[in-house]
Amino acid sequence: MARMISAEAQRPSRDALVEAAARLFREKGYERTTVRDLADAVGMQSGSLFYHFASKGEILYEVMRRGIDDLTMAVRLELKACSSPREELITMTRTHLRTLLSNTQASLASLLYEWRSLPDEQRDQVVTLRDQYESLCREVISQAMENGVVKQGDPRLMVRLWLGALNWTSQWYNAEGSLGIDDLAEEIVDLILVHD
Amino acid sequence: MARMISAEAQRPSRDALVEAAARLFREKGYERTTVRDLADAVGMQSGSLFYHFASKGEILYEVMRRGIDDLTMAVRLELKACSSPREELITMTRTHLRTLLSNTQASLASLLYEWRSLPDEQRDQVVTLRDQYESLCREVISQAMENGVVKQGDPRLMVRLWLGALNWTSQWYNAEGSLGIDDLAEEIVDLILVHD
DNA sequence: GTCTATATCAGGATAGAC
DNA sequence: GTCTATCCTGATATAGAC
Repeated sequence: MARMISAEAQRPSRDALVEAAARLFREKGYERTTVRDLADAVGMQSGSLFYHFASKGEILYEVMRRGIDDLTMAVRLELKACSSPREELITMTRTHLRTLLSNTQASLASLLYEWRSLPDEQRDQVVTLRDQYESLCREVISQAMENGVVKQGDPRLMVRLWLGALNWTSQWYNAEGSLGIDDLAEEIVDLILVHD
Repeated sequence: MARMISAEAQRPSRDALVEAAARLFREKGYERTTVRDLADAVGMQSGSLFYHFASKGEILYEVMRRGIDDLTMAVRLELKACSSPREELITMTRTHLRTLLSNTQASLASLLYEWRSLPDEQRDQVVTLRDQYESLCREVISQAMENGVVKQGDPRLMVRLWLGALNWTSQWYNAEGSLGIDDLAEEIVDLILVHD
């Protein structure tokens, strides 16, 4: 039981597949990634995928479900160690950016751009998870507003603007550049959230 | 020459095709829209498309090129009538949101999510146009910073956060809701840009 | 649980008549 | 400039052996 990164059951091939899929979906997009690409990435033949997943669409669903799940848990965990509203804002922002921009956790990117490819039922489930995450973040922002750390306004709108600003970083952030993710998080909080 | 909405040459079938494509690409995504879908939407047979465009990819390129072009021109035009930095910020935001969220101008949505489907060369061209648009907006924000209307900070970062916040509205804005686009624009500017 | 082989089909694109 | 007919490739998914 020790040394599990994620809270998933241990099914190595399946897990490797989901991770490879997350990366490939981010690089090429879901539709342009073939089941052969996925199989190649884990050293399998394409037919063998379908022992683990009933369809390609199910792989996408699993990628998204894990992505949002891991993010939510990571943020919840990190928030526990915070002792001020501003620290909460920075921590939350940093965790979101790290998860979104890290190469090992590419799942979130699919979430942003590929949701139209999900069947209705699974899309609804993902939307529910996404809404729960948004609520968690909104709570933190609401608290910070009550403490005068964030400018007064509609927290429902504020959290969406903040999320949009963060998610858009996937379009322009350059890991080779001089700006580190943690510094970026702090700058973002100071620029658009904190009220001085 | 009178009554041209856009500055394009008049090729009715071609134009109708681009407009239908913009809408379908937004609804279903580029890869999931077939050339038969496109043909149906304008009452043609699929073979006839290829008289107007060499490939499906060229239609996507044209959708994007027009989208960013029209947006840039619209913003430039509207800015001329402004008489204060804050008014410029609101006008720019309003024009961006209107263009992004209007049903008749669906082109921008493709720009956000489908750029991976473009061939390299055309992607470069679109990126250039997008950078020009970003520069235009950055100028306005820089000016507003110099005037103390926007909080001091890196305008390059600020414009990207602002763009992200705006573009993300396409994921949640509901035209049937009580919040109009113009009111939304004003709220956004006051929440994340204006420094009071 | 993975392999090989293959069924099946959808979608982009072309040819040639009108 | 549009239609009909069709080619052809590539992709998902299945069957059955090992």
